[in-house]
Amino acid sequence: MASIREVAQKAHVGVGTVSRALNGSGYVSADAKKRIDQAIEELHYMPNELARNFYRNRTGIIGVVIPNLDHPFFSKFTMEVEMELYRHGYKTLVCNTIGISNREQEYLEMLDRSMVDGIITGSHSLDDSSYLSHDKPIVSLDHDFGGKIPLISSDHKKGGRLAAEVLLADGCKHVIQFAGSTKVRTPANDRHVTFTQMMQEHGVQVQTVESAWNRFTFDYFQKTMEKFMKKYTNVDGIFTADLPAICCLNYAKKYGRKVPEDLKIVSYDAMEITQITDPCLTAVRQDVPQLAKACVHSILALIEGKPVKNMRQIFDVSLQRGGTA
Amino acid sequence: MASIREVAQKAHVGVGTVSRALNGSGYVSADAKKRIDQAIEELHYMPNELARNFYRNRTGIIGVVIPNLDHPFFSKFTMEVEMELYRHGYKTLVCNTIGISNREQEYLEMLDRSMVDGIITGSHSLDDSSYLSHDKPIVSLDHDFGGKIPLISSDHKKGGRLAAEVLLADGCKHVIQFAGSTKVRTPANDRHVTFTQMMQEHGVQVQTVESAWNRFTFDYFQKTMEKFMKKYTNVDGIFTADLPAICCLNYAKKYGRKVPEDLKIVSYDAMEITQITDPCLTAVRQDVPQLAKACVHSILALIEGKPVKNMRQIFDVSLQRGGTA
DNA sequence: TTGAAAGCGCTAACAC
DNA sequence: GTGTTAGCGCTTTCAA
Repeated sequence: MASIREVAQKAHVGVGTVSRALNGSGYVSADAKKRIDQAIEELHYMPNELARNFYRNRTGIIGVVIPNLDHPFFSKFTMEVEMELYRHGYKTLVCNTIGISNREQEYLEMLDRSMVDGIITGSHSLDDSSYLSHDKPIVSLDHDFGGKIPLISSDHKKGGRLAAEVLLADGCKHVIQFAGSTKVRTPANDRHVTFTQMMQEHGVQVQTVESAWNRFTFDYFQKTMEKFMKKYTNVDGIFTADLPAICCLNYAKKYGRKVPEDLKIVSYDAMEITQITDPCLTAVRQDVPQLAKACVHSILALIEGKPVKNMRQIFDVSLQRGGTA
Repeated sequence: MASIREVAQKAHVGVGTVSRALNGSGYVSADAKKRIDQAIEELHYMPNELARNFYRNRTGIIGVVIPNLDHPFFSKFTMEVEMELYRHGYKTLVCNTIGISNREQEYLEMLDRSMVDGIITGSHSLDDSSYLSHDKPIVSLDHDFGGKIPLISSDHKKGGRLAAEVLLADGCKHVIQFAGSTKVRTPANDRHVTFTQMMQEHGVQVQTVESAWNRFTFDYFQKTMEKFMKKYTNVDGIFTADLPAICCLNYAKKYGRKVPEDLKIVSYDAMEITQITDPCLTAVRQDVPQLAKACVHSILALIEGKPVKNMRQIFDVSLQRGGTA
């Protein structure tokens, strides 16, 4: 690929003039411009972005760090992020951590290496300190770094409340909720806290089952669900994420438990996949496009040195009425 | 962030020595090494990858161009590609084209701008010439560029045959297949060609419905399916991709058509999502991890200037027995 | 309005 | 073994 110098030579001007013509910065006479354009044409010249980035010390690339792309929530989130970043002239580098903190660490270090201009992270298997020691732009989905890093999250407290209200209204007496790890107090876990509180306030028995979900396969979910469903046979209500919820529904069908008559299910996220079961799932919906847009706008604000208007953006959730509760 | 020069000064050595220590290239005395390590430690030095890449004229980034990340096949494919690239020290830049050829073109140009070292493309809305005029590494999923660009594909002919065999064995007399655009003769479309041939050979009526699917929402699929199902009421067999197949199944349930008694359905791809319907879908499975690995290995071979052992890698497909046919 | 030149941080060639 | 230096291709002073 030809360089700017070759273009300059061919057009009989200096490299500075070519650069100015290319970037529309500074004066270039119409005559020079014409010769330059022609030279570019003839040489099929294309500016080397690497050199440009090097000079500017930026790449126009944002890292999106998520646990697992092969999951309806994160693939949708990543898609929406990519679309919005693209609109603003940025590119998306995608990083599956599948729960491996090494991977998370390595992607984080790309910030220091100037490989990415910023990171949007929805994966949190590292200590907070690993993030807080960075001064480069980071935005967090669903993990609270104490106001030092912009937080974008759904109103998970309300999410837990909505789920609880549905199951309470249905008269459940013994409910079980399947959660990821709740060791870390993170906004996404608030739903389980609120859910538990509300259930207990109404004298309903709540069982919370935690599992570390890093790779999500139906097979694994199915087995896990079966195990607990067989253990707690008197359960009449379930609250969990979309995918395990679907497994519960399948389990119920397989073993002849009527949904919603004998068993009510409320799921969380309400991705498209909840529309294809029979009956459709009753679910608490997160507004993924909104979350994605907020992440993008916050990271761009940080990059451009603008103040982030709101360091804690919490988005509303809503109830999707299906046939399982 | 400190530069290599500052490290050199602090360690009382030249920048060359630091560089050699950093890269393990050339000789560095134990003494110098120690002082350098200490200086790096104190300065929190981290090599600027941008400068390094600039010098080497590479980024270690591969562009993955797909129609839509929010689709089970492509999100799984992209995930598998990312994992394999990561294993080989490469990063993944993801690009949703959602059928917009401008986007495809722009990502393609990143090759010329040296922003990516290579491109794996599963999206083909541009003319072949746009691809063939490039000399940089490109690998294609499911589009045949005539042997000039490595092709990775499933054995879609066999896929079409497997689907046909199932519906024939079930005694279907009037089948319909929903396809994307079949204007372009591309391996993925072979399944519909083979399917049609086999059906006709056995005197079965085949209807082929084409639609341009760029963004995939169940809502859209559902409406499209309903339209055609109502138009062709005597259809007793359906062959289409996973998502529209699920919509057909839902439609059938909604309108009381018994599956598989009155209506048989065979879907294509056999992603996890086909496991959660009731009954599970009978489907032709593509081996996505294999496809992804092959794409990665081919692109890396191209980048490293090694010969690509096989310019047309076709992977076997298999039948997943479900309850819909 | 323009060309020459400095320099972004790094690597590698080449003297010492 | 090690320091010096010349670029990599581009942008941006700065003097003309």
